[in-house]
Amino acid sequence: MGRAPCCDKANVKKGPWSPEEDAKLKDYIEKHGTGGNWIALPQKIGLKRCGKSCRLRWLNYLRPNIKHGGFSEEEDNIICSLYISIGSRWSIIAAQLPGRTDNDIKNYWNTRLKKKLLGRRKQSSNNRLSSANHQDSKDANGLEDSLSSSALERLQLHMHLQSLQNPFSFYNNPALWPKLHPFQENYKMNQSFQSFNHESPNPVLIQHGLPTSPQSDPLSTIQQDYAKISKNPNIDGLGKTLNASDGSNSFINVSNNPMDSIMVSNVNDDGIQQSNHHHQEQQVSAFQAELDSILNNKAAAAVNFVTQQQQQGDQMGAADFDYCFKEMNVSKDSLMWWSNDFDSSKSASSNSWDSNSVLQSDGIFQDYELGYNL
DNA sequence: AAAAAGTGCAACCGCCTCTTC
DNA sequence: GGAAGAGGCGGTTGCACTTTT
Repeated sequence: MGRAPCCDKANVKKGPWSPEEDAKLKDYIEKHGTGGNWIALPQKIGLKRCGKSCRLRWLNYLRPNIKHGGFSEEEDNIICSLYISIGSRWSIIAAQLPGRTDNDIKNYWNTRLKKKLLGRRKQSSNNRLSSANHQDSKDANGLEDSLSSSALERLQLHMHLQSLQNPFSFYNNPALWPKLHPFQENYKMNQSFQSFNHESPNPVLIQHGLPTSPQSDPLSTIQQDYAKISKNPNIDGLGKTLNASDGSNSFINVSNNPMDSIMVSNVNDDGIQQSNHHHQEQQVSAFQAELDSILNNKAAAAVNFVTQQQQQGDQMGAADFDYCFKEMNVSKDSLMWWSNDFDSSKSASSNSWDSNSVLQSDGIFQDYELGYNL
């Protein structure tokens, strides 16, 4: 048995609202309020509209102090930063911008802001790829096609925003970025890798009183989020702590920071959290698993993968490396375009960096900067 | 000048959560 | 505890308008 419709679809008018309808609705609500029942409201005032439609019309256009268009740069920045941190939760973003509606912000993001921020990056990226050999280009484009656009956008924007907010962060230092070949990495990089686990919290989130880390979320919220992720493959896992799907007490922190290592933790019977530290190879493979979970929306697969790595101990052999890519469902070659970009600005096995290397490095990171110069 | 393509945005749809009984 | 209804939300659609060819 299906749910009963909220209104009689056959006798309900659809499409644009006429000025008369607007006036009726506005007058009534200003005099009497909504009465706490949107479904009954159109009947009361003689409107042949669905109650939900009345609610939407009031909230988005008729209520006082609504602003339309003319987004300021500050608003752009807030929207951008919140989108990166919490994704497409338009109602939460709208709550931080007085006079703006979620629908307005959603439309603004989809039609303008997204293009404004990512448009030039994509073009530049395409130019670079076209100069590479044919096979590499094919692989790279294939990878981009396969990525969730939302997750990719957030990843790209996040990296760029981090670089602007913290010029000394990991993000401004390509030399510290993990390569995708774990065995080629200098073990010393571990220290640097660890350092960005403690990035300063997003100031926009602090300013707007929003959680700055997954740990600040109530457990119930986290579990609800994971339930959503489990049920809906289209929801990505950024900024979440995910429970293992095997019913054990293990959970995995999928950080807001896309470069954070994955921390596999376990809550013992006394409720004490125990976290396991992994050496560099594991962190890099964990990063790959996280990237997979972000880009391909396979959070549960990532949990299983990392848990498996944990169970297998610290041995990270070539078989595991291959397995990693197998789990990621992408070829090693298809990821090379990314690591090549890292390499182009990085001296071999160097663990130090200077501003010149950041400013002069070409490749993917510079593209983010180009894209962000509005 | 006209057709095609692109863009912006209001509104709808369907799913999920919350509340009430 | 669970069923039903209402509210809330994000994704998507359809159409008017603008720009390009």
